[in-house]
Amino acid sequence: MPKTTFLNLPAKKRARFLVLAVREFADNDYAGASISRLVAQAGIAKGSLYQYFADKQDLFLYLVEHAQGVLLEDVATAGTGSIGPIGGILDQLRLQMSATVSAALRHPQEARLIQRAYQSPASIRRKLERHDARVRHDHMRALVVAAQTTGELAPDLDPEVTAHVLAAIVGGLGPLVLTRLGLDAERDTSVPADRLDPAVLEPIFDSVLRIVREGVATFPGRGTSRRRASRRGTAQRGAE
Amino acid sequence: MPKTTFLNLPAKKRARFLVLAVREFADNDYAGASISRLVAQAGIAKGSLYQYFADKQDLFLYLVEHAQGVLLEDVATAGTGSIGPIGGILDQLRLQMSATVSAALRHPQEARLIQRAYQSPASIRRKLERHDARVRHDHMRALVVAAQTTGELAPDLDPEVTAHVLAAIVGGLGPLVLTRLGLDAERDTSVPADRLDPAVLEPIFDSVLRIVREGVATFPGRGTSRRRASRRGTAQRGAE
Amino acid sequence: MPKTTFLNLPAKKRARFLVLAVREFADNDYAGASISRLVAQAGIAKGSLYQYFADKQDLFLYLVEHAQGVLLEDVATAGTGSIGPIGGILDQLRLQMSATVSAALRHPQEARLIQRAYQSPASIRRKLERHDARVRHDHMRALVVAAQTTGELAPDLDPEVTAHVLAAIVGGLGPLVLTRLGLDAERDTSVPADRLDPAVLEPIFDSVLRIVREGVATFPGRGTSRRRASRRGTAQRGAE
Amino acid sequence: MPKTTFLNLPAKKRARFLVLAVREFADNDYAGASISRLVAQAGIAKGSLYQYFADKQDLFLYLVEHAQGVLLEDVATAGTGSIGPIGGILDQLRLQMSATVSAALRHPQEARLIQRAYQSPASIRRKLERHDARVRHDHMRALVVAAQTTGELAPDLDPEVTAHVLAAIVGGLGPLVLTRLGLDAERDTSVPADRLDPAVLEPIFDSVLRIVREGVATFPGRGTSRRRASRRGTAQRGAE
DNA sequence: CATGAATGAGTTTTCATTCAT
DNA sequence: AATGAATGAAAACTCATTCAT
Repeated sequence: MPKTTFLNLPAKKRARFLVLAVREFADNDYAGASISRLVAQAGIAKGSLYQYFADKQDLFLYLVEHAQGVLLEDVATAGTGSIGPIGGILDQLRLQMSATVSAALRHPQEARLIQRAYQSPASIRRKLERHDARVRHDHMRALVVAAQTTGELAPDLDPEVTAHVLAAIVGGLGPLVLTRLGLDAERDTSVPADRLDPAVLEPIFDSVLRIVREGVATFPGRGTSRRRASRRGTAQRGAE
Repeated sequence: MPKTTFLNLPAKKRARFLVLAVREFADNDYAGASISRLVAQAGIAKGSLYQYFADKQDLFLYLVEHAQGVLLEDVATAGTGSIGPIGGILDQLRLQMSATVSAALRHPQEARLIQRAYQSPASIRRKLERHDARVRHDHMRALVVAAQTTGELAPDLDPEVTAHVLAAIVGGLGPLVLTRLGLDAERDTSVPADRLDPAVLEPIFDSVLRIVREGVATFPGRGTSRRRASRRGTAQRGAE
Repeated sequence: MPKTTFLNLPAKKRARFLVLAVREFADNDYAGASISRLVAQAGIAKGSLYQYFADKQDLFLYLVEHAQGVLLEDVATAGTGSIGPIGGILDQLRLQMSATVSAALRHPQEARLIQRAYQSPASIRRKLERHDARVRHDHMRALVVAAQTTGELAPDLDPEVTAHVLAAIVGGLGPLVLTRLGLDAERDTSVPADRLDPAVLEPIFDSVLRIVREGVATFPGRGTSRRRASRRGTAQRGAE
Repeated sequence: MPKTTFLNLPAKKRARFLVLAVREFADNDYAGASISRLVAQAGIAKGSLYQYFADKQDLFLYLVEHAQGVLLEDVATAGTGSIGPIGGILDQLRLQMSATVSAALRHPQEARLIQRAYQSPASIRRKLERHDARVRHDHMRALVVAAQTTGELAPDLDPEVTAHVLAAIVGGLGPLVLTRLGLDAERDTSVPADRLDPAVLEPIFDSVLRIVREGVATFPGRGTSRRRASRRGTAQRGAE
């Protein structure tokens, strides 16, 4: 939705502006982000910004889309070559986890900006067509259903709930890894790709996938019969 | 952190103010929330507010604490009587899920306000002493470790990762249930306790717990040996 | 429509502000009048103005009403004592002329402000309830009808048209007198009452009234019969 | 005062621009009229406009002149053929009334634009060389004097005052007719020539001229002696 | 202790105008 | 001659906060 004026801008100038704009809107909530401050930092005239974008909201919506693009691109390159053909749902999950973490570490500003989008005023949120939590959930749900068809996933699982659980697990992974790496989520600086040490990340992904696959319960206690019996009993109103 | 002036206020007046203040800060982001609008709605003098609270930030921090209190109280009463003594970790999880959902449905404003707290400017977030995501995580971690000690949870699980996974699952439950109930997350109106139909909620909780306990993989495929073998193999660049 | 804040202002401050505000809106058209300039001149904070009035339009509408009040008051005092009881329509006209001229000379700013009101954006004009050209016209029409009833005015006159003619004559008198006095309509300074020299004004009024009463046609040519015959003939496409 | 660039424009383009420019400046006061809006609507480059005109003021002054030209042209054609050679002053008045009304109905935008010219900031008004109220007055005055010479008008009339009265009557005729026709002065659409129904207009003009000629006073009361005697008496402080 | 007017820096946005292409 | 991006001053208006009453 930016005007053509913006799109015709020299790539360098446009890129520079985008970095600063993303920062402004990642560091402040929507109302708190200041056009005045932004243009001052970017060294462009206030009037110019309004020749690039219709208004503050237009700018914000574009920045969100832009950030999504940046992250997606990162996912695309990150995924390339890592796994052979298509892989099952667990491979997909690992891929997503990897992408999520990569995004959180390498593009923290963009990631935070997108977070903001979810909390922005309802009037704005409504215009974010690709309400991407929803999209992500639906995608995950499709994966689950497919995996149930191939027999990879237990057929008795509620697809909706399962998709939710998996999405929640993957989605929250960024902060976890940051903590593990001893980093502050606030840091503006992108973690360079080579610091995304597989030796650190892979075990985390393994652990998560292990839980996803087999659950948390102690192994021997998982006899078929006991499992069935205990299903609701264990957790429900102490009835047992 | 409110001044004593506020605490000495007639309970009625104080309560009324809190409702409106929570609404203002739940409906708008921190910068967008307006003291002027709030006092106008609440019908109190602007000067009075500044005799109750030091400044906008002080008010906000207090509202967050207040909202947490409201939700906790709800959890307390919700938990009462449902489960006997303490219960295992799965019982605890069910309890937390129940509480989370209850909070999201019965106190949507407060829930949204707390969400905002996480997205507020860094300067403010730093002052939220009980950075409650952290708290929740630590609490969950303690639960996990304890459960491993009692043998309820598999001992080979990484407590940190497990705690994260569980916290993420529980935390994201609110929206899921809202969707299931066909409700809009924006709705101001608290869903009355009696609409929290157990017949709807319990199956959801069951589904989640089933996954948590046993994982998502199809049962027969879970032979011990295969599981071990496939652990990293399946999802990891096939290299091994 | 000003807020009570404005009405509670010390009379002195309020009066001073009104003078400057009237000037700003008399010297500039609505869009050109500047709130910033006004508050700077008046030495009040910009925020204060917005505690007096809701917005620019609110201020303007109030100023128009205020100006009308000033002029009306002037009319009231000007009329006092000049004519005995009520008088016929011609007395009324003389009174109105006197009032109009007095207003134009003694309160030029207010008069110009009101002129502006007629030319302001339609959205604003619609809110000027007492669209006073209309009011004046209706008043005049009533006068005419009454005078026809008493036999003072010729019964064959179209009241509508007559009212229009009389209103136009009276309304345009201000500039005429200004010119006669050798004054510039732009002058901000109010002409003091004692410069409204009756020796200058009365002959003008007399002349006008003479025309109103008897018309412009040369006397001897006004034989009853000729008059009737010539009525349309003279002025209409030479048909005769 | 437009630059030659403008005059060299293809007639079609120029005409189209003028229509839109007149509309912009007729619908908004001078300060409120927007060059940006105008060029956007007209589909010309902003830079181009500044190659046609020196600045906003230059454009405005030209538009006023242009509008006057349009109206005059209309008068010229309207007058054609209606009256034989020259006619007396009353014929002239009728002609002027007809022209005025025609202008108001057929070129409302241009008429409104000219109205604005009178209310524009002093700095601009000063540059409107043909301050046409003045012009009209002087023209009318010449007419009056001439008519007095030919004996058509009473010789004792003050030419200045008479000219004023006549100009005021003619000038205000537009709105009167609009009202009579049940039209809104705001309407952009020009009333087509054939809706200027003579059957409606002529009686109005007749009524006006009747007043102008013979005055408003009831006939029998107009004996020569009484008239002289009452001249000042009637209208002046009831002294008689 | 309550009040609410005063404040001026702050906001987003539009403006007329310039000038390099 | 035409273009339209760049400009920054200026616009109307809101803000959190203070303070005299």
